[in-house]
Amino acid sequence: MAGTELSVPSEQFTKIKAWELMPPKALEVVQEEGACRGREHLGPGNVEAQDTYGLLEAKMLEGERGLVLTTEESEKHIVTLQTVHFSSEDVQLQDVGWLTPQGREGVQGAVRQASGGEQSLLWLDEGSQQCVAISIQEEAYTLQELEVMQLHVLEGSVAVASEDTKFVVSLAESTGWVKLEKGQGEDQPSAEGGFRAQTQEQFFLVEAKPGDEGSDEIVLTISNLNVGEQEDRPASGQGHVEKANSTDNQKKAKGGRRWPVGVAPEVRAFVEWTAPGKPQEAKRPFCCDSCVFTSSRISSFNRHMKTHSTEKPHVCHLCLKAFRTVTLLRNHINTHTGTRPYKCGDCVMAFVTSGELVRHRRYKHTHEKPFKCSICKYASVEASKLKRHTRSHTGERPFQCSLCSYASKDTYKLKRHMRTHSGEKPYECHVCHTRFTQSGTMKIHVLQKHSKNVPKYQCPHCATIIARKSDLRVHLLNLHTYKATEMKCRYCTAVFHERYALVQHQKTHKNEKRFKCEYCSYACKQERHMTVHIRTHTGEKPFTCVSCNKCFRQKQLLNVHFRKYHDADFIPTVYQCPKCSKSFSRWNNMQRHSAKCDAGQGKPAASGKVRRVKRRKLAVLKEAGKEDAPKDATKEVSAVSVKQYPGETVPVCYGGVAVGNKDLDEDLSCEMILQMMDK
DNA sequence: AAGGATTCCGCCCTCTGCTGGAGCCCG
DNA sequence: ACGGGCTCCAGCAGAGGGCGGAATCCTT
Repeated sequence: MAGTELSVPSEQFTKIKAWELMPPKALEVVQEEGACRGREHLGPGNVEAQDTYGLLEAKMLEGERGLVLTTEESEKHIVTLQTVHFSSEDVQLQDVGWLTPQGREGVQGAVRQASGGEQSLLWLDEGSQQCVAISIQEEAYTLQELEVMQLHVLEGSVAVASEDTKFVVSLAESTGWVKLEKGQGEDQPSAEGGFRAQTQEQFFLVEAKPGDEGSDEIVLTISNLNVGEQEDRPASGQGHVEKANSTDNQKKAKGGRRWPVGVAPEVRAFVEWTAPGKPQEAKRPFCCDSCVFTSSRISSFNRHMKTHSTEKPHVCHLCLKAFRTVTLLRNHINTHTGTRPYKCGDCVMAFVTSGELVRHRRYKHTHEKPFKCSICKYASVEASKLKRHTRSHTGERPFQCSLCSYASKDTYKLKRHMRTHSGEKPYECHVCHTRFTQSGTMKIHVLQKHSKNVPKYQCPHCATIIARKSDLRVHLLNLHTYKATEMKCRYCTAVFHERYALVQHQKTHKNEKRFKCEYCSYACKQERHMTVHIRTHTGEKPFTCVSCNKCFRQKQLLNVHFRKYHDADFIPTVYQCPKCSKSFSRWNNMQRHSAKCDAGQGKPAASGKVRRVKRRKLAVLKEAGKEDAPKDATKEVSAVSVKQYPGETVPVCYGGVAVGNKDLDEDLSCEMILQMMDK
């Protein structure tokens, strides 16, 4: 691209056909068709130190095409822009201060020696052919090379050019800014001249950009520079390189360069743009020194630079917040007033700007998604979303956690992740005040814990209902997924490949009293019960009290015995009905009583289940010849010790030993009653 | 230069899925 | 009493939608 030709001076020979000169502020060079064809590289070895001008002249003559230079008065001149190299052997170009090679066949030029040994070279041809060479001394270059851009007028004339007037276009040392300067002791320029001579130095910025697409044009703009404070400018010929400040050091670290004090950002931007080694596609002439902004237009660049300015002249009269532009202020005030002039025709939404409305309509109504992923079918309304999506393909994770190895694909996820380090839980349940790290987690919590009509997930293969979809997935995986390996029933020879089928099958064995006594007709469902039962036949009592040597068939009964008779600290727990103060040894019995208890109406009737248990126990007592036992056998027996369970599910205890947490096992309870009555 | 249009960035949100600990149930 | 299996639950991260607002582009 033509615009980038300037940016790679070391390897090319660039010609610009049309140059529209707009002094003193701007010069625009417009390249006509095919202007950037010729290229060649002239390395240091190709340049004879003794005949630098000869080289330039040769290159100049070599150009098949020229440039049309147009002054403000529409005068046109053909110029060339070319890049040549000078080697360090060009000793005559160094240490000569301002050199005016007068007498070299009408060519005037100057070589500048910077304090750091850097050079700027400029040429001004005032003969029939006018040549202006601009040198750019880059630190990135080896000092053995000096880049020179030559602007050469091939045809026409510059009205202001005269023997008495020398215009010097140079780059101040290592800054890249261009100085147009009237020659020593010269007169004021002609009013008709393209260059307006001045007694003071003027600094210009050369801006090159491609022309209209397809026209193969290049536009070169030379603009007045606003180079900060005048006193901060390095004087011409006295350029110096200050010790780099921190910002400069950062740039240096990134391969940048050191800058003299007072060099304006625009200047730096220009020189950075022209630096060799920079990818061509990345070369935009104006690079902000404070951020990553680049622009091909100085107008945009200047406007951008205002964003780094703290100047905000437009103040909101409602909140005193200041803004840089009127538009920003107006939009801001709209947020106060609620003014949203752009209303959606398809819904009630309204927006401050038209762009917001367009975007909204794409999201909600038209579903137009112009940004399409080249890898998958994803498409998005916004480019930034596509960019974010693309990271899911590339795996790029630009946002690295500073405390662990986690890296995120976007800033929000990193921010969210950081809560795992900080412990921050910004979301609080409004009901129970439990806090959560993510809003979604809290939402699920509220839904499952505090909401009615909680959605449940029905397993399609069984009756299981699960609160969360993710858990249903686990359920399906564990119970309804085909397994290659056979799963055998623990009670028979049946085999299954699905765990749910196995479980269901095994349940068919559940009510079978599979354990049958070999001495009597007793049968039971659990092997442990049969073990205990068998001891009634064998007389085996394997559990012996260490204090009194009394033996028991069951460990639990030994424990009850020990607590009751040998544990001085043992205090039976009693539960009282809060309404009538009736005492219960079991929490669940008390609860059951309390639910029906009306303290003013006397003792509630025992439930059917309680009655059945009592009858059974009293029958056992009677059979055992214990008819003098207390009438309230249940209370007497169990009011020894009760484990306290504050939850809803209450274990059933006998003598302080939990024997189950569901229905009474009557086999056990009767035996226990008998055992305890024996004591 | 002004102002509208467009682009870009950042933030917040939802939905989703995976994971592991806790507690319950059951054998 | 114990262990295994299951569900509940919170934590955490991936992906994407939607919008506010600032910056930049472009037209007049």
